[in-house]
Amino acid sequence: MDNTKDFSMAKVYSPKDMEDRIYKMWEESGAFKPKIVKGKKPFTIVMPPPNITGQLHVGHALDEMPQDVLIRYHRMKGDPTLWLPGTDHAAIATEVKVKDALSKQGISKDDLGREAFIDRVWDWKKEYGGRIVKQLRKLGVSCDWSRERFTMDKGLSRAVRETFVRLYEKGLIYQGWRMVNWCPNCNTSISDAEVEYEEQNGSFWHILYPVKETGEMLELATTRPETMLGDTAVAINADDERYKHLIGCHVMLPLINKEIPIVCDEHADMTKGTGVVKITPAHDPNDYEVGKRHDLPMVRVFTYDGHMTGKAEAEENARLIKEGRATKDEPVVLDCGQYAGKTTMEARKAIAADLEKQGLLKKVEPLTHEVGTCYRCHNTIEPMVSKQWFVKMAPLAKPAADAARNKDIVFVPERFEKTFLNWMDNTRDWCISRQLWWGHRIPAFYCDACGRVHVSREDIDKCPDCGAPLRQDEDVLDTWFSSALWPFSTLGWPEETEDFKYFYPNSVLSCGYDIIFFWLARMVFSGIEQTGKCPFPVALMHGLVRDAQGKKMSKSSGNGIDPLEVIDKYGADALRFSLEIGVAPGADVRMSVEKIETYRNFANKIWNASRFALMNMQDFVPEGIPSEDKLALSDKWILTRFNEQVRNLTEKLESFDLGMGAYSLYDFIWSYLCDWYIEMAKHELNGEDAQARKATQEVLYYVLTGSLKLLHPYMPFITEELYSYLPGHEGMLINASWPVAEEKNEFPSEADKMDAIMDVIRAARNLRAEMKVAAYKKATLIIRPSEGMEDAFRQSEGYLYRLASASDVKYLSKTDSNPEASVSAMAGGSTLFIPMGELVDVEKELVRLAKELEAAKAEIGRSESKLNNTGFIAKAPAQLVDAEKQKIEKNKALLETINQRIDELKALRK
RNA sequence: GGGAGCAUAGCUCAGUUGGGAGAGCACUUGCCUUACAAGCAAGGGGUCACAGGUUCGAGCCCUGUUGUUCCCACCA
Repeated sequence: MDNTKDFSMAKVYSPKDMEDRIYKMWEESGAFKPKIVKGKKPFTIVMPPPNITGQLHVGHALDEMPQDVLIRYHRMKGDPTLWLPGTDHAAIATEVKVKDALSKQGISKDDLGREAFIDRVWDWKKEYGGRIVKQLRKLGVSCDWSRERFTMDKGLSRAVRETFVRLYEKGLIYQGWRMVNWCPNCNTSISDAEVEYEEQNGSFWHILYPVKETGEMLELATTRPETMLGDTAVAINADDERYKHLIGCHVMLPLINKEIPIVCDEHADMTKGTGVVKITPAHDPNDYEVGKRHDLPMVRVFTYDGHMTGKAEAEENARLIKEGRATKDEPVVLDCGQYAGKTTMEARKAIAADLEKQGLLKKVEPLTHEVGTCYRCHNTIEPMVSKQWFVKMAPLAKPAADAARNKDIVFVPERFEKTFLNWMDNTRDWCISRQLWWGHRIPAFYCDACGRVHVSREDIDKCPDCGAPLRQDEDVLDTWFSSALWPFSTLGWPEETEDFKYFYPNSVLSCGYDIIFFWLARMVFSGIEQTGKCPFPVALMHGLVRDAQGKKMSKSSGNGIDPLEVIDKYGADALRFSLEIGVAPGADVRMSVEKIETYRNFANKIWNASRFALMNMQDFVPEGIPSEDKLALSDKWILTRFNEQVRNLTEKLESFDLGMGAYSLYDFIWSYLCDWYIEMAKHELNGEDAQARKATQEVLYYVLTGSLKLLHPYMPFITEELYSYLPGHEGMLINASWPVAEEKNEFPSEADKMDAIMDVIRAARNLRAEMKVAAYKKATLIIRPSEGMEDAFRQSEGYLYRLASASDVKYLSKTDSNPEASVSAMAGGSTLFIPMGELVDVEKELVRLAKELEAAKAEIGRSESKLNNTGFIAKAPAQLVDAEKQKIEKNKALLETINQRIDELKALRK
């Protein structure tokens, strides 16, 4: 029968032709929209929103994978399933991007003014903001695009404002002059979480400050001499014998010859440097604390854009003080005179040079130290005292930490709970104001007439107290303030919408461990505070993508793999599978083209297995698996093993062990289904027995279809495509159901018999290979079946002919032997002889058997020593003890067989 | 300084409550066997970092050591 007639399916799988078409079909068919069933528990994930400035990189792919696998699995299971996508406005990142684009046209932010600039950003967003979501589709993400959200949507902005006002009213948001991390390049404050420390080479400058009262020179060391003009004290430790006599004295600050006190403070560490510390309360976090303890004045010497302050800034500051508009918390601004207008780096050099001229620079030591940098632009952070808005963390962190301790939120893997708690238990107040224009503007309104501040849900322009005009705070909120609300703001909160009531709390939150502090932690405390519920019960963490050398992938180091290129060349399925298979939860993933190639090959394997099945199904109409008596041994075997696979994978998905799930599925499809079952099925499919052929077609159809379904969450495109080729699926999508292990397909004892026969086939192949029998040469197989196996062998002769190159199969009874020139092997209790005529080298065969004999003896020895161990007998589970006893029996029988065989060969030699 | 991870085959990594060490790639040998050479078959290769301990039994649990990576804090 020529099954290939009129059948066309490419010999090689080529994803490029089908992925976009399939994705479009999914989207148009509404496959990704949840089918809401009241009373049925939904499965919900909100997608970590990529920045609108984003370009798809392989990190996104890793981020989406676990989510899509879980979402597709639950959808197939029949849960009302929602995966909600969206994007983040990314305040700093976007503003910087648009600013740069404008500056290429010679336009500055200030030229445009606030409103025009924001319009430009919206224009930019319209043009480029959709790029990332288009690219995400290439990965095959099955999210509900009809519910796509953006952090600056009307609804989400309202949620942000509502949250701000509520927190303010509860006293959990406050405004004040505090030490913050300032990025002079982005010209804004940033939060503690946004500072990255980098090791840099610097210098340790030893400077001499003259003591006014004694005339001696006090030596101190600093890494930032440019801050010295802002010094308002010098600190020593009260217990430091070297300086005890200076308590109560003063030093004259060099260069500006200003008298400042010597104070005693624990911050001065006797073991570090010279034990003397200069105190610059306006520009150093520690000094700020010292300043507060000793009520020292604060002197600011840097502008917000990283230059030394001058006359203009000092005068403006003096005016504010005079008008009573500056508070006590506010630093005084110094006119740095000859240094004014210099950048901090220029000032450092100039100040050092001037000190040296005056003989006050004692020495300069090289030093490497950790310097705080901006996570966006990597410029050095200048600590500055400035007026900002803060979220009071302690009252919010406590319930969030409790949620983790009570397991209201569970981390996968567990260890990240510690990371989370470590942060929650030690967090400092969150600086949420940013000196930017792009973002959610802080809803605080100032009345210059009466001096009051009004925080309001609605925009207001007249002071409710005195009727004078109001001006709104110029700053916007940290972009993470809005993303912290993502699990519920996207569902319509603060409205009690149907979506919010149904899909909140979410089921799982999945993100990289690198944003636990930025995002996950803030969602947890925001969710608890605003909705009274933990936003999700499970936090599934994944790692980072690294290159083949283990380095973090990034554009700047040029080791990045472009997912779009990879998808174009190997297909999204191969990329997806390579990011998931064998990866333990939370572990980093190494990525290489070779790895992707491997899983492209896997896709090709499935493609061809399906092609083979279809070639043999030209005349096939599925009617269900026939009764047991019509099934071949191999059919029963694969059905049984398939059931095991269904149970195994389902369990792995339920426990979020996606990597192991993929691993076992890969093995099942490649080894069990392709290498064994399909090879064996060829016997029935090509045979004369129409009934057997039909039965095998049914089984192959069933198992292949089921395998495609199991694989679908990981490799959605190819499985959808192949599913549609298989008969009976016209107009259907593969996601209609998830396979279940059916008890009627379970044949454990037959499956074991099949395994025993497979052992014999392997043994036959092995003997032939060892004896270097040419592949084309067939040989008689003589089998001495173990107890109860003869029928199984007789039923399976077809497999022996096909898979073990048998020309004939003969049987021996239990007591018979085969003394002719043959090689033998013992497999699964049965013995196999292959007569090889003159080909057999009896001496060589004796050597080989001697080795097997030794192995069997060693096995017996092992088991015996275990059984001789009284502890083992007494304490090990009975079934293990029994198993050892059985092993001894088996190996003793084997030993006997081998000895017998050796004797026969020796007799033959004579 | 505090915390966490990792150390298993040449390479990259799995190893699910402790009960005979696995995969992919690479390597060796033989095969274009009518689905697939992006393939098939057979094979070689590991003192599970080291030292103790618990246990009848440890890659797995405990303690310590070494190496390595990361996070947090500090560094005047």
